[in-house]
Amino acid sequence: MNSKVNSKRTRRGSGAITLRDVAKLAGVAPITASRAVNTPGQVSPEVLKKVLDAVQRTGYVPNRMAGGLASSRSRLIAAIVPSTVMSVFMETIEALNSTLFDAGYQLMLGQSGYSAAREEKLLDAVIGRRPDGIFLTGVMHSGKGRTRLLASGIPVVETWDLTRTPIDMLIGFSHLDIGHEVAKFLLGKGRRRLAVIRAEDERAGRRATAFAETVARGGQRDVLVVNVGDSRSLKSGREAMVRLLAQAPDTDAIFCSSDLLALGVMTEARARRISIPKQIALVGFGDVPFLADMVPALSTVRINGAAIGQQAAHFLIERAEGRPVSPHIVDVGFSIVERDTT
Amino acid sequence: MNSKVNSKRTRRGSGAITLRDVAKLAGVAPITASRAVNTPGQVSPEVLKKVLDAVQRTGYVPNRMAGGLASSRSRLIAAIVPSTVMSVFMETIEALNSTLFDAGYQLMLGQSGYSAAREEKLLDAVIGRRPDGIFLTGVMHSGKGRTRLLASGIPVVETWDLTRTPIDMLIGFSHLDIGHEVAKFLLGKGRRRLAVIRAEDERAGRRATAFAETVARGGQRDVLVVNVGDSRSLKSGREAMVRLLAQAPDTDAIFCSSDLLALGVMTEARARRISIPKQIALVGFGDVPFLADMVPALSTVRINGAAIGQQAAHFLIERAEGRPVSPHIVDVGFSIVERDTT
DNA sequence: TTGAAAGCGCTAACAA
DNA sequence: TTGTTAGCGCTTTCAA
Repeated sequence: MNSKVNSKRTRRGSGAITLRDVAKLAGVAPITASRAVNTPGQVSPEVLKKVLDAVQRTGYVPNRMAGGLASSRSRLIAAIVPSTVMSVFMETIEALNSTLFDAGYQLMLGQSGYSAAREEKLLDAVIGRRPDGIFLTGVMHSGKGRTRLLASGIPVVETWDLTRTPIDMLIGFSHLDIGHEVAKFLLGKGRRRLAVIRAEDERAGRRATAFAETVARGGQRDVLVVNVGDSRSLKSGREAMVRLLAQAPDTDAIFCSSDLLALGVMTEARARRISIPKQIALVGFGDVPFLADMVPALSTVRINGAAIGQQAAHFLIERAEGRPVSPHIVDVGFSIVERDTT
Repeated sequence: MNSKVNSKRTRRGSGAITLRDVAKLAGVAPITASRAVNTPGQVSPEVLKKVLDAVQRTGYVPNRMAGGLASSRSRLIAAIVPSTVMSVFMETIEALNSTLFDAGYQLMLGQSGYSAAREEKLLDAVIGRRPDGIFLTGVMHSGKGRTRLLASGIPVVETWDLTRTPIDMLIGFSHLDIGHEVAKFLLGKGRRRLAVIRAEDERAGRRATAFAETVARGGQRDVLVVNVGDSRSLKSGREAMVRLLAQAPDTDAIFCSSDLLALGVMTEARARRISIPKQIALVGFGDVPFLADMVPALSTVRINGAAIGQQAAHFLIERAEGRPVSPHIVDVGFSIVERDTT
């Protein structure tokens, strides 16, 4: 009677079918079963059949956590967005997710909620999962965040903006150029008393600044800038329009930092019987799909969000498979879509 | 010279800081460092300080894949949605995600893309990650899917619908009741020639059927049902309205299967100078936030999507921590929000 | 309160 | 082509 035998430590796992079970049933070594499942070309047809049979019979689903730990490749990509509801970024996320999925990757989604503290917590949580790549909406401004990301060694792609100092890869467009171009566009239409309605968003701020800069060289007066909190609310747009008209009733063109804000402006204008575009021309931002079919249809700045997502997925996959990516900065540009409101 | 020494197999991990490194630096055993990080109460103040110091100095971020493998708890929750762009489910997902995050869980997001084949692949991919819970939008009808989910042993919550045979937990509301109630509501307003515009969606179909049933007992004629493909497109609504008016120009009330479709109806009505609600009353579904502030404001069926997400998170967390959940079926109900279009 | 041993389920490295 | 061995980084179990 050996007490050691009786005191054997036992530990039950999840109780699920493992590769060992499959291998035993197929009469091969675990590693052979692994190869049959993952790289069928490396295994003889008979063995392949035996293993696949065993997989079928047992209902085996590989444990990717274990696989990831062993291979240091989680096949997980993390994406961080400010919000998911009525967000312009969702087209990008959808394209990203579906391209990744087809390549065998899963997406982890984190919401930073426009809060720096939360973003930092989120970053640690994300890095702890050891994803093979991290997708960021916008560029990471926080020094702490940059350091942490750099230290993690995980491939990162920043998006929806341009910077000279990306952490790693970058896919975006110039918000300054947008401001300039929209201003030129409206000046070209003969508008001289221009205004901006913008959300509390650093990128929207840059578009507004550039807009004002160009107008200063061709307008009749300075650009009136009205600030609002939430870019995803029609109501904010209505309220901003009320304030704007109180301050500058002769305004003849407005550039909004989102399509939804522009829709609010249209709503308020209609209530006051102000004609758009006759009295006031209106340009939005984002090209929310459904607004193209409204009457009047909104003129807006179109960003190819899906292209950003797809490109980001490709970059991240390349890097995850150990291939370098070059060039690693892509400017996808933008276009001004002219419809009825200008 | 022992050749065994020279032929030692080496395998490099990710190269990141591990708990061992931290423990060594702090002069304690790895398990002690683990306790200091995860259950600080179990460790003496001095040891705690030494370990936390080492964590700071090294920038250690725990590897949750390894932890998950060892403890059979991934602290990962998977959510499956049909789509993320302009989807009514995103409020639910946002609430789910943020409640989960505060409890230390991460969300994996999968898009089924309204395709059964993709959903099945997705299910396997998801189960392979060994999440501590799975969130489903809608109930799982596919027998294969149900079997796989059941076999996995992972807690599941189905949402946005009711059924007598849930896989596990369920948080939803009755689409039949909605159809009945909206019909009653419109009949109560004196409308007698009613119509439905509905997307190709099984749940929308059930609402339409119930609607027609109730109208059959109080209307002047059968409900005209117009089918459209995409519930997230204003354009579909406009086109449906055109067809509807061609077939039944005397229609005096329309129930749409989404707010966006209703917006399309409003757009087309305006173009034709049909007065809403004077000539035609209009009810949407979903209560997309911004439509409350349009003019005229859309009457609609409101679902508390955020409540569903939060409740689902709580259920899933309870089960992940090994506590039973009871009752495990919750009907969150709905409300008809009357605004200008009725 | 602390630690040693064992092992979660898989794959990299090497050998046959 | 197949198998052996070791170990990914952590936590459970047991013992002190």
